[in-house]
Amino acid sequence: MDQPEEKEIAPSNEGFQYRMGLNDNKAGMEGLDKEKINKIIMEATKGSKFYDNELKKDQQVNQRIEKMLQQKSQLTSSQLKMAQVQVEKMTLELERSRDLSRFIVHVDMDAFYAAVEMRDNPELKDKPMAVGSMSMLSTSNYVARRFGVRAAMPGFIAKKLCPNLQIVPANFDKYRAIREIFSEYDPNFLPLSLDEAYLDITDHLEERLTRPEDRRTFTVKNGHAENGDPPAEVKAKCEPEETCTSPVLFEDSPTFLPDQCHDFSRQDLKCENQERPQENVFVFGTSAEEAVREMRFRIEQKTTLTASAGIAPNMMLAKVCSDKNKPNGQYIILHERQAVMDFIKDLPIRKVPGIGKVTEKMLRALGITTCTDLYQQRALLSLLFSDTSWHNFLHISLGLGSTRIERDGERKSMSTERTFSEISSAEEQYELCRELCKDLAEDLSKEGLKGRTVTLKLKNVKFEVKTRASTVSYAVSTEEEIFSVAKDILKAEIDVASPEPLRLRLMGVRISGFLCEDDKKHQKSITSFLGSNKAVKTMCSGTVDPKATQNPAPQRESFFNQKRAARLQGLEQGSTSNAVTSKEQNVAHPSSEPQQDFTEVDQICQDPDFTCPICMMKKSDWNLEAFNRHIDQCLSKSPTSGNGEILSKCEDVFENCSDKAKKSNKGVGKDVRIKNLKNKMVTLAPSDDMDDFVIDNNTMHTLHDQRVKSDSCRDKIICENSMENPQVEGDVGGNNTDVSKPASSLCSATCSEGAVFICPVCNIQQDTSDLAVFNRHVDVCLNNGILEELKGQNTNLDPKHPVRNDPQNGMAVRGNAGNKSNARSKRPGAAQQNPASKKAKTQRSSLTIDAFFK
DNA sequence: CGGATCGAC
DNA sequence: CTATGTCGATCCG
Repeated sequence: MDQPEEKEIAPSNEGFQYRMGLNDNKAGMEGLDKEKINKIIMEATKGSKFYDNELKKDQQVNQRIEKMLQQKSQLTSSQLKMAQVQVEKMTLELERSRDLSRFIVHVDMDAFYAAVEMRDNPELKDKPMAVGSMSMLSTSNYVARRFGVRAAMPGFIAKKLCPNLQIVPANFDKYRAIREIFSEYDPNFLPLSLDEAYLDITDHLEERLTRPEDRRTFTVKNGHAENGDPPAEVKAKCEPEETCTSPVLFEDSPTFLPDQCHDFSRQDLKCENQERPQENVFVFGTSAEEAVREMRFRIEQKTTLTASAGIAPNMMLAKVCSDKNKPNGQYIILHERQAVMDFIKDLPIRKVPGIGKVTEKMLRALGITTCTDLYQQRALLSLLFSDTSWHNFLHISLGLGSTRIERDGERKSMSTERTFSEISSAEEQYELCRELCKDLAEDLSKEGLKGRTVTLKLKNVKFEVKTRASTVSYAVSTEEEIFSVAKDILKAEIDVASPEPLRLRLMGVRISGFLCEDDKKHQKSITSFLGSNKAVKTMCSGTVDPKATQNPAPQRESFFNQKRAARLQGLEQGSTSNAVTSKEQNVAHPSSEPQQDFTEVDQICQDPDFTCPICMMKKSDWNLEAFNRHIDQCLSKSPTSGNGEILSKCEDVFENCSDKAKKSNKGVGKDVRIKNLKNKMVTLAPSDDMDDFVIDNNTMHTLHDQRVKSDSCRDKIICENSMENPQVEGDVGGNNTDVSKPASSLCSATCSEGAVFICPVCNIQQDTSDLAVFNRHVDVCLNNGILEELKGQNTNLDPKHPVRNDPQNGMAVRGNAGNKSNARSKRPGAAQQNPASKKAKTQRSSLTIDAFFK
């Protein structure tokens, strides 16, 4: 591509996060026109490191495009023809499965943060203002937007565009409260962020038809709507609040000023049916539009803030619609195919959620800008893009999207990152890293997650981003554990760069590779098995394993792993696997095996909890055996004992679970785009969980596993000899002798202080501070054979990791490191979620292992 | 699996 | 005076 230096006044300032899109400045209004805005931005930007990096990224995109075009030029007409056939077939199928029956609403508060701040500080009301800092703005009000001031723009540039701009800091806690509002309108609403949500009002509409007029009537009084006779359930929830005289939104909000109230006779709020403005009484009809109007009206009454909404048969369309008449408007796509098609026809693809800057540019290179183009070029696209991508395109071009609102499945990763002014001392960097790990550990604990892959993200002062990951053999979750992995990665990077220091402007830590359901149950039963978790902290944390620091190979290898591997292979395990180090080693050391041991270690980490996950019953006098038996009963539909009531309750719940699981499966397999709508909400502030305590499929699988467990575990082993004689012997690995110094004193201090050595097997605190001695003790405990049986079981039971649900993978492990596995799309069908497939999986797994050790 | 990239807010 | 964020998911090798 021609990438001449004439970045001259970047006519289209692509490459920047803030786009000019919406600033069509009306004549007569204060503000700037596009050209001026662009010019100012360029002046402020040009020559900065940031800009250089943007240019670089832009060029990379251009290269991708070039590559794609070249690929395109090599396509034969027969290829295209075949593609056309295939694509048409799929089009037909999709068309057949089109579902127009739902009423999906996307609600989006207008300039939310800014609106809140303006409401709470009237002085800001008519001035250009933005929420954020000199470094970055979260959003701006509509006055400021006329100057080109937009979200994701640094404040100092915004100031150049609009010298009078008031920048106020964000109060995320305040904004958070708004969520309660949404919940009043749909108990199952799906929040997307603090100010956005999806609702499925289909059921509501049905009920609404039978609703008498007075229950759709709202009066304005003192700035608040009052419903003459709200429906019982609504009443219960909102009545108390609606009757109070100050905004319910923020307990801490300043006094409410009546004059801040919006004018209710404003354009959009006119009700089609009966409107009696003179009395400030509004009667809303029974249609979807009226229902949504009512909802927005009530939101405004309650918060003094306006919202926009889109109504459509699916989530994708609803989202696009909500933007259409923003601010303070709504738009509906009728539930007819033709209406959808008309809407889609000229829709610029960039408006579609999931199509971002890059995709837009790539498609534009193919002459595609609207959904119609997308449709016409679908055969070509199927040849140039990945399956998931072009499937997505096809959906879009047909106006299809998710028709059910569901929280998506378990999250796949969790991370935290921070930007700061340059930090180049290694010491500070380690400190920072630790802090991040701490934050992350806190977040993880809120969701009770543990993961096996830790990723460190670094951005240097040139804005170059680098990520480095390391996968360890067992799941980690505590600050110590995460840090012990992260610091090694960091050290490696520092070492590589030395003698130059890393000049960082951002650091982040991410954890992924969460235990899947299978693992978790696994975990649980063992937890119960061992009956104690005290040792965990010690065992799992890097504390015990400082050797990992710099000897690349054995990083997280523990004696558990080594022992186990040795046992299975009948020979001592010399080398170990470590992703950071060498891929070859991974090949030579398939992880199928060792991981299980670590899984066990993990399990130790969990609290034994004898609360039945099905009926939630808990008995203090349960031992594991009784507990397992109970679970068995709860799960099996043929109650063999005791409490009939409980059992039937269990069954009910279980039914729900399977249903949920089915749905979820469908969602994943069918519509990738659901993923994009992932519920992320909480970004900055912690807490604010809105767990509505449903049993998700996650839980369900846990249940299944537990049952399997209890089937196959020997209960007696479980409880016996948990207090066995520790003897010292065995070797804990020469590795330990090589305890390298942590990269910084800071690190060293944290790593070695205050470890308490409690044996996870016998649960006795060891009177030693010598790691090697302690390790030997544990080894002995293990060798007592206590775990031997269990391990045997686990080997068979554990269906997971390296083989996942891919039968061929077992082979791949042997011959072929690459493990291509076409991992691309999950498209898994139901396989891994279906309990029935468990057996098959299991067998595959052990076969693979057997094969490997041949 | 690891790394880079994308998209959303 | 400086000064361009944070998160999760997915793609690609």
